[in-house]
Amino acid sequence: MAELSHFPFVKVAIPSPLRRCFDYRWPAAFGKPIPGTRVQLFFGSRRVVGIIESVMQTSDLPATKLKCVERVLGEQAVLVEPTLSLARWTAAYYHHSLGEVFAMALPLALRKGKRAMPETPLIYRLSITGQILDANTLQRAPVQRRIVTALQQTPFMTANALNAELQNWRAGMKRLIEQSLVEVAEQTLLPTQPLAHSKALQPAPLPTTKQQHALDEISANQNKFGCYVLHGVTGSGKTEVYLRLASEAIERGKQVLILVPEIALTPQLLSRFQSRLGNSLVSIHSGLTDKETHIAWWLAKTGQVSVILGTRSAVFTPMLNPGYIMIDEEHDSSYKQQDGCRYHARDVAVKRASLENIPIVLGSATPSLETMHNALSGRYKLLTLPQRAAKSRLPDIGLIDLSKLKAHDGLSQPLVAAIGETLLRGEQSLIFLNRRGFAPMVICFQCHWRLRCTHCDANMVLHQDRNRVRCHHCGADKPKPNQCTDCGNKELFPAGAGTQRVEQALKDRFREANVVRIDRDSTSRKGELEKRLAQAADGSADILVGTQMLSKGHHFPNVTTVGVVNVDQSLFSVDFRSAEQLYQLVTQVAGRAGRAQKKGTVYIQTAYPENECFRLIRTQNFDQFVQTTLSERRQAAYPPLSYMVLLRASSKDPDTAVQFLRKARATALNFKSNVKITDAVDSPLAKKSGRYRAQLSLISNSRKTLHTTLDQLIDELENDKTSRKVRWSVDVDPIDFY
DNA sequence: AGCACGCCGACT
DNA sequence: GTCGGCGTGCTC
Repeated sequence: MAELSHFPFVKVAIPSPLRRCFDYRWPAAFGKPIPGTRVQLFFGSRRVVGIIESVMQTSDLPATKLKCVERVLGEQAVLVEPTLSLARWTAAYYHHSLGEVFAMALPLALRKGKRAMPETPLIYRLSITGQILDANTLQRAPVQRRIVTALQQTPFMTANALNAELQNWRAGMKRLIEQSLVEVAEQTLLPTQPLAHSKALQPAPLPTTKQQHALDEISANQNKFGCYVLHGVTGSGKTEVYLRLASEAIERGKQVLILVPEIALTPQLLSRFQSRLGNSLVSIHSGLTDKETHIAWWLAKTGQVSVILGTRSAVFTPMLNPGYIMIDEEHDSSYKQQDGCRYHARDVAVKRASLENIPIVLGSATPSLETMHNALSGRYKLLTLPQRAAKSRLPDIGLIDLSKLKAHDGLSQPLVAAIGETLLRGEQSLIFLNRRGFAPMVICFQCHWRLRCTHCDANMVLHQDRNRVRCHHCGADKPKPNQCTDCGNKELFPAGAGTQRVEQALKDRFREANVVRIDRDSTSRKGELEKRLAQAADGSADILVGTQMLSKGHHFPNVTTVGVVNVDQSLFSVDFRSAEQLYQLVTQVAGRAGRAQKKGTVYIQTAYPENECFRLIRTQNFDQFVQTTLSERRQAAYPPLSYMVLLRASSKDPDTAVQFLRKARATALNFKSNVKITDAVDSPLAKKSGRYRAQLSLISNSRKTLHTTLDQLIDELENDKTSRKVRWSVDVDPIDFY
């Protein structure tokens, strides 16, 4: 039997939302097909790059119906185990198209068919003979002399660099190359610097006993899968554990993948890791150019770089010699992708660690209840770091009762007084409120009409500085109207307070103080965030006002007073996780205060001070919070004590989406599986960007049952004719209900 | 999702 | 008479 006829067919994953692969004929002349290899082929009328998923002896379709693979791209598979299996698992678990997940795991350049090794500019450098050459001997060849002189100053130069210094250098360069005085090479992709040879490495501080215990526990199990929850408040030294684990792995010739929340991957973080771990480090995030992503991917895949520091999408970056995976702030919601394949990078990372057979560390001051549940049930190993120094104590958390006291411009009198006292002590205050703009509503004095967005079920937010109103959901933006559209009254007043209003009020109240606002609006200009954070850190900012951006990661040692201004809507949210999120938020914000020798105070303004939620927050007893909340979740059969999938749909007209989901529900109920399916209802923010949104959830005690039911349901929905008029998506383990 | 094919309105 | 609107069917 002829060897070559052994693989006549391949299943190909196509970059399309279709949740299935397509069979193609495999020309015998192409040799043996390998899964994970890119192929060029015609799909319908267009030419696409697909990935071989599997190899088959037969196809369910008649061979005459099958097209041929046109071309194989590259000799080697670009997706290799275990990343290949990881992508397959991700597509199956999140019920997403395999082709799109494969695409997610590859740099754009590769999806477009470029070769796997990134092209880098050629460099020119002096050869051994060139290095000992006396430039004066080239007296009669001035161009060559200038080239040699330039190269004696810089070890190597690209064509671009030479262009900047010299004109018409190419002919002279050609002569030098012919004489073997200069050699041409492809640029080393990165100035890789092995740890031992790095000069400017910061000395590591001595680990505490608890840190050492965590390190010992993990590194003793370095060659097998294990999930370690590193629980420690801000300042307990989680980063030190990551750094030590990383350098231990590097010394063994291994690579580490460290994921951080989107907002935390700053140049400062990068240089902190570099100064301890050396330059053999790449960062991978959405801000990179396609080319930079490609280079970073290649360096990681070929083992040329030791540390991969990245955000969500970096979880798929292949490693030649994986040592550890670490997820910082594992509870952070930016790990969950909110469009396309709605994967959770933490969960994908845990799966990856098991496929790679290496340890994974999940670090947080407030681990998610999912993670705590796994830790308490023994699936994960819990490692707790206590507060580092006895001097820096947990801040006091007090409530300001807004049902008794009025707030002006978002601030109550006791909070203003506390800020004033803090100023007198020469210390900093931080006011946190999760609402940008000046005022969230513009209201007519006479008829109580309020300015609404025409595309969304939302009020327009006043941005006083530009005298415009904006919708924070769809981005609509227009000048502030000067009269009411309903009754024509000219008295429109801004109601409620956003960061800009609080900033303004504080500036008016404390004229001598430097008030610095940190939110998306004030930091959108390049360098502005860094500038403002620097003012916060060096103490030149007296009062900081800001959103989420302020709550994460940054160190403000002189902050002793923190105000949390606007939390009441999360007490009555439809989202069953809102109490958990509030707990996490207050703990994060409290972590900003009283870091050094000074004890801090956190004030929470609320009209509902008796709410049970605050009792747990004020004691800052995380274990108790977890116990209480888990038992609530158990009673309500909510995650993590059940498994949930959200089915979303949207349409241009108000009814189609919800009708589509009602039909989906009826279909799924027919399966008679043991899955609870809620009614299809309008989403909390039903109209957004001109589309009407609806959702329903499927809940089960058995993950397997849930996924089987979902597979069947998706099958039906894909063949549904009405699905053309709706956009629908599946969200496995949803964390966002809006 | 793309992209073709197909059948009905207002324009060079 | 055609350019183009988006309904619907398919993609190995």
